[in-house]
Amino acid sequence: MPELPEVEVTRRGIAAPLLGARVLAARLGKPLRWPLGRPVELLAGGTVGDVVRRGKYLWLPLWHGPRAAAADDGGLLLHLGMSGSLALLREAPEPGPHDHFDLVTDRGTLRLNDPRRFGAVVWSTSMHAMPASTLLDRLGAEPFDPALTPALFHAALRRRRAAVKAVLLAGDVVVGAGNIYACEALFAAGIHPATRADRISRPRAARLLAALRGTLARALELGGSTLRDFTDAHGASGEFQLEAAVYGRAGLGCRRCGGTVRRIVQAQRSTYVCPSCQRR
DNA sequence: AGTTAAACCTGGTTGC
DNA sequence: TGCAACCAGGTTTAAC
Repeated sequence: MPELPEVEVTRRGIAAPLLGARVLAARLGKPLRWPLGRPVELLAGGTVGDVVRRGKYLWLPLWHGPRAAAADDGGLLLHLGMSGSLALLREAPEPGPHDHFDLVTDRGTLRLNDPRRFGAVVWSTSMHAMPASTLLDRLGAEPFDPALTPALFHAALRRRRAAVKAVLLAGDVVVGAGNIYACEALFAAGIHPATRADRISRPRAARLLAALRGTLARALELGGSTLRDFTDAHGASGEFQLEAAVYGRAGLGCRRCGGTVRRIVQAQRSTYVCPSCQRR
């Protein structure tokens, strides 16, 4: 589920309330993608720092004891996988069958619900140390980073022969777009998803980057997309899916030209495309 | 080296 | 109604 907008919406819902919160206890449910990597009891006594996002990951710093000294300092790298969501609960009910991680603090319980369990909660001593760095180091640029210029974006695309949709999904050129926003950004840019990345001209690359930024920004305004599972930290659903131009609209009319939106499959994933609005 | 399948899970929807 | 097949927001890992 969660692509960059959903993860960022989640971050915005938990960062301020949890800043400086004291961890009272923590518990794990069923196994997630990877083991926590540290006895869960050792999280108690920690103080939560500023939650930051990198790609679709959240980094939740924890420090123990005096700020400068503690050898126990580190944090949690969180990922919501396909079906995860985080809730910050004032009073947490008994965990349900899909509640796989609780961080109980004096400001409420941060609870991860994830039916499919593709999500992750992993301890690391820092974002830049293993195991977090193993996951984060391979990520591409943040989409809103001004350092990601159209020229750099175009140069990166030129190094790739794969379909542009697959390159967006891979996240090693630019992070943040998953299946929904990759489809939507390509539609907004008028580029067919099957176009080889290295065949995209400089002006079209610039257009794609702008479209990606616009799409992600609009989704942020709408609280992300809720297809099934996603809710923000307060339990609210996103609304972007209601104004998606192509995603999930196979067989329906294109909102721009009235033609029929098609579903094709690329890299085992559904791609939605308007063949008349999107050209190779 | 770069691209593409397989794998990890659960549950909802579709079709026979 | 039952059951099999297919589909779903992701991404690491293994295999061409």
